[in-house]
Amino acid sequence: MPSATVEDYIKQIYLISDESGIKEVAMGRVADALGVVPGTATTMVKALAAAGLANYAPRVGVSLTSQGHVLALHVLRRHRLIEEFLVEHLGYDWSEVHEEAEQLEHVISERFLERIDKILGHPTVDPHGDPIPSAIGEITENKLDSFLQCPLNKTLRIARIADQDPEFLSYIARSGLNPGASIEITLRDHRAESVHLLAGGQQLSMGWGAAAKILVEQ
Amino acid sequence: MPSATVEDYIKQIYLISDESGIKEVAMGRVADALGVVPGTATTMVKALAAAGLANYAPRVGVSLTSQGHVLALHVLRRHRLIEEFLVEHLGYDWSEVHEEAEQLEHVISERFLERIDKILGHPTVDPHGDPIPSAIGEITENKLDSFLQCPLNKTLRIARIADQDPEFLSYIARSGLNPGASIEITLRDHRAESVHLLAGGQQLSMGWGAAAKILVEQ
DNA sequence: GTCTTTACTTTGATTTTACTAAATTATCAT
DNA sequence: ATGATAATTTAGTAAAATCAAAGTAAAGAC
Repeated sequence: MPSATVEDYIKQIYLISDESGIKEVAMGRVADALGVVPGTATTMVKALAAAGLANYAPRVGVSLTSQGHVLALHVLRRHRLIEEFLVEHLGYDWSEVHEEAEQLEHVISERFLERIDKILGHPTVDPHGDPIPSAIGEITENKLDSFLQCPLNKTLRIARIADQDPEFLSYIARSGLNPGASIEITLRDHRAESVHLLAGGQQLSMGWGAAAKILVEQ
Repeated sequence: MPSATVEDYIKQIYLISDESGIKEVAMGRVADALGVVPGTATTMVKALAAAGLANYAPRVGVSLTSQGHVLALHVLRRHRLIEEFLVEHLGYDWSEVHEEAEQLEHVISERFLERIDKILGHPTVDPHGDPIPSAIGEITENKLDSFLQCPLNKTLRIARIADQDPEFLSYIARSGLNPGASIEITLRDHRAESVHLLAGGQQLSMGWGAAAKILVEQ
């Protein structure tokens, strides 16, 4: 059975690849994501390759094998179902569940997982709006526009916050931009690289970095 | 922060000492309880002593320092609250919660712990009838009679099953001897070392080893 | 009281995951 | 192309937790 560390590497490689759309993930990004020095990432990724979970090409990067891909989706399923459970049944705020899930995802049994899945009614997205892979390892990522692409002056629903940083999430939560909230983009200023919007009667603005992480629908 | 392994050693030393009433726990028992070879136990216990969690006397045994004692009760609190939660909120059977709690006890946050404690209404015993230490590290062990000491021909309530072995627990559960069940001891046969009893209209008998692990009250 | 058995400790090696620091390769600007 | 910069790999080391196997001490048998 893969260690918690191995699961973390695989999950992180999957997420980086998925987010960036790049198949071969550079070592530096892996090291950053896991908070280790680059040498450690190289060593571990070689071990992942030896275990059949990843393909490693020196000085190019790492990609997941189909086996690694399956594992990544299993870990993600555990992580996201746990997050949903913490919010729905333990009264956690959606912006504070990540750390707890990060730990729990490596120790819960299949029984625990299937039980909370059932109790939650087989949800398809977690509290951040991230899709939950199915038990058989399928994931449906809806193509969503971010604040940077969506139409102006139209009421939209926040569908997903594509970031796990607690600081950022708590800012988002304080601003009332929870998944599900209704908003309207009033202005995009290309020179200032800022987006202005209306949320819950409040006027807000944010830079492009932040705006790109908030995805909307409808 | 102590590793999961350290927590397991400390917990096990506490439990053995508590159960046997012996202060100095022999290395062999520690090794057995943790499923490691004796040499490993010696090494680890020395490390515990170096960390201020235990007192170690070569060829005599190990005992907990007050610091170790505090840690043991914290771990036990986590373990038992989790067990209670699994039964009350995730529909686990009381006989199958131990393994899951064994893993979860090392990763849940203080927030998680206090949240389930509150949801459960601050329970004082877990599904096996084992007492749950309080948040400040107090534990009240009720002195209970086992099947070997309790009065005969009197209706009694099962208060606690002092064993965590899944095989044994599932036998107990199948026999309807859950904590809370009413029973009556009809005969103790000293030559055969067996106990006969009535539980839910059924006649049962068991050997002294098993009988000693079932504690009753009233 | 010696001898054997049992319990325990020591030693040396291994695995996993990490680090630091030096060496190497690739990239990019000039 | 060349040299500087950035990214990556390699080499050597460490800590935690384990094992196997050899050595030592204590306890009980006769």
